Amino acid sequence: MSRPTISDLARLAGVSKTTVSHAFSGRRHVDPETCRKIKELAQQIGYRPNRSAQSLRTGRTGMIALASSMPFSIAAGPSRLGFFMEIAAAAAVASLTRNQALCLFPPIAADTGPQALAMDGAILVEPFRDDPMVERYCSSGIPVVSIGRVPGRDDIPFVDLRSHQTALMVLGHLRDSGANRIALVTGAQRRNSYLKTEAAYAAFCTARNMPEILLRIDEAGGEPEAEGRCAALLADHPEIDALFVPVDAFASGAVTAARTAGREVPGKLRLATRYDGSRAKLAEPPLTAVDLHLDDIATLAVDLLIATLDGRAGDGAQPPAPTLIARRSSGH
Amino acid sequence: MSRPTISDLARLAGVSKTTVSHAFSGRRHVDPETCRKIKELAQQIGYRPNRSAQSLRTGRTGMIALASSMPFSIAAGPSRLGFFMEIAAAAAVASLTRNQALCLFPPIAADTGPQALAMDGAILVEPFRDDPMVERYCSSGIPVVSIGRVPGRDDIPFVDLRSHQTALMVLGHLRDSGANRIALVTGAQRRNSYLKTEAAYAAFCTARNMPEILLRIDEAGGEPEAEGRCAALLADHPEIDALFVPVDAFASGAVTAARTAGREVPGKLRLATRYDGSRAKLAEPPLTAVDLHLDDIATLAVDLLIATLDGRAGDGAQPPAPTLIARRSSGH
DNA sequence: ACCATAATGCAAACCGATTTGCAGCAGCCC
DNA sequence: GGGCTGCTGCAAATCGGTTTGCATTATGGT
Repeated sequence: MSRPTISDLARLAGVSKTTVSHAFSGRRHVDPETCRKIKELAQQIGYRPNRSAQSLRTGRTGMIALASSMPFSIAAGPSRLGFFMEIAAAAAVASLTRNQALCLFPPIAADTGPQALAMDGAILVEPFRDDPMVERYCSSGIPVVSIGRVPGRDDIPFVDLRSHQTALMVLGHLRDSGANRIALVTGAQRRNSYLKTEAAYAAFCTARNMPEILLRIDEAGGEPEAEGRCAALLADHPEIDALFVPVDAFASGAVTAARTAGREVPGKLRLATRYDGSRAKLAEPPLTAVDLHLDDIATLAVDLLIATLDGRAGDGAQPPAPTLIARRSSGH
Repeated sequence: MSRPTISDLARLAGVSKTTVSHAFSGRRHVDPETCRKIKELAQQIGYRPNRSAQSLRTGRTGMIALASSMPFSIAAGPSRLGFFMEIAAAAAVASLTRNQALCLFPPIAADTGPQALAMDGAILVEPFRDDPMVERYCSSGIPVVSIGRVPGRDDIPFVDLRSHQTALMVLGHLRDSGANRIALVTGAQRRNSYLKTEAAYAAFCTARNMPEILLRIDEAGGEPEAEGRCAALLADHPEIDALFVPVDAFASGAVTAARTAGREVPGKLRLATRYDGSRAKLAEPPLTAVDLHLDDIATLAVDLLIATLDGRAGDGAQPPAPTLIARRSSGH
C-alpha cells in the first residue's frame, strides 16, 4: 500500500478533504475537537501532504537554489572546498530552520542550470557584470538575490560583502606593516568585489601619493596563470614591497612566484588575501586574510530571499563588518 | 503574463496537449514535422514544463537529499566545513550531470528533516546502528543509500568506506614509525567505520601481541570532551607511544591533551587521524591522515542511488582505496 | 420571534503535466 | 471489398493537494 492521501484521511476522519486541508494549514478555522481528531488520525496512519501536489497548487516549492559562476579552479581549490561551500553550509542551515530546502548549483556546465528544477528563488554568489548566470535565472522568472551586489543590476536585492571596507582595512594593514609600494591583483571578471576593491585601492593610492600597480587575471586560469602573471609583475616592478591578492587561488600562485623570484615572504614582500579558506591557512607562510563572516552573510541572504519571495522588502539588516586576520605573510 | 503552459503551447501549435507531451518525452512517436514545429514554438514562447506538475504525475521529483547525523561539533569544525561539505560538493556536481538536483540536510534539529520535502531518495553519510536519521528517511518511504555501511541494516545499499583497510594502513604506518603501544580513540556511536576500525585494531594487536587500549568518546562532546578523556587516558597509560584517532575533532583534542601532559608530538607520542580536513592540515604539528577520495565516493553514492531509484541493482563499482598522507605528527 | 452574523463543513473547480483508451486514416494482403 | 496493422492524434482521467462558492446550523441582539 502506498502513502495515504488527504482523501484517505478525510474518509477515515469522516470529514471532507477541505476540512483536513484547513486543519493543517489553519487558513480557516476548524472546530478544535475535529482538528485534534484529524491530526491524531494523521499521526496514526502516517499521513503527510504530498509536496508536489502542494507546489502545483500553491506555486511554492519550498526549495531555494544556491549558485555560483566562479570556476571550480578558483572556487574549489585543492581540497574541493571554499568560499561557495562555506556559504552553502550556513545557508543550508538557515534555509532549513525557515522551512525551505537548499539545493546546490555549483559552477558547472551552464545548461544544467536552473531550468532543471522548480525553485522558489535563488541566491547567487558574487555574480559579475552581465554574468550569464544572472540572465539564466532571471529569464526563467525565478526571483534572485545576490551575495555581493550585481554590477549594473540595481534591481537585484543583495547582501553587501563590504569590499570597499575590506580593501581599505587590508591596505592599511599592509602599510602599517611597513609596505610603501603595494600592488593589487584582482580578477578580470567584473565582480562587484573586484570593482570595489580597485576603487578603494585607487583612493588609497591617491591619498598616499602611491603609484597604482594593478594586475587583472582571468579567473579561468586559476593558480598556474596567477603564478606566471605575478612572476612577470614582480620582474617588471622590483619596487613592489607588498601584494594584496583578494582571490585566494591567485594568492597561492603569487606566493609561489615570489619564492621563485627570490622575494622572500614576508621579509622582502608582504602579502595578504581576502577569503580565509584552507588555502590561506595552509600556505607557507600562512596568509594574512579577512574573516568575512560568511555564515552571517549567508543567513542574511536566505532571509532576504524569503522576504523577496513573500513580496516584502528586505529588512535591510546590516551585514557584519569584516575582521582582519593577521598572519605571517604580512609580517605577523 | 505568467509562464506558458502546455495548453498554451498546444493551442498555438494547433495540436493537443498529448501530442506536445509526447513530442518532448518521446514516449510515443510524433510526426517529425509536427515535432519540429512544436519545439520551435516552445523555444519561441519560452515554454518549459512545470516540474511540480510533472512530479505530481510521475512521482519523480528530480531531487535527492544528502544528510548526515554527525553533530555539528564534529562535522563542521572551526571553519564550518568538513567531511560532510566535501562530500556535498562532489555529490552536487555528480547529481547535476545526472539531471538531478542535490539538497543539503545538515545535521540539525531532527524534525526539520526529510518530511519537509519531496525527495526521490537520500544519501546518508555514515549512519550509526539504529540511527534515528535512517529510521526517519526509511519510514517516510524514500529510498536511501549510505556512505559507509549501516550496521545491522544489510538491506540498505552502500558505498564502502574501507575502514578496515584504512585502519590497518594507519596502524601499520604508526608501527613502522617506531610505535609499540598504540591506543585507539573512536566514537561512542556505533558507526560502521568505528566498528570496523576497532575490529581491525583488535586483529592488529592480537597479531603483534600488543595490548588493546581502546577509548570511546561521545561525539556530542566534540573536541573539549576528547581533550579531557585523552588526558586521562595518557595519565593512566604512560606506556602509550602512539594514538590512532580517526575522528579529526577528537584528534585535535588529543593533540592539546598531549601537549598539556608534556608528551611532545611526534617525539614522545605519534598521532594519526583519518579524515584529512583542515583540522588535520592546520594542526600543530600537522596530522598524518588518510585521503579517502571522498569525491569519488560521493559520485559512486549518487550513481548507486540513481540505480536504486530506477530499480536496478548498483553496479557494484569498487570504491577507491584510501591513501596515507604522512605528516609530522607521526614523525614525517 | 426574527434577522444578521459567525461558525463550520462540503462539493467542485483548479493547478499543469502524463497516460490511457479510442478513433480516423492509410496501406497492404488476400 | 473486407479485414488487419501501423501511424498519428485527441479527449478525458489522473496525480494529490488548495481554494472558492455555497449550504447549513448555531449565536446573539433587539
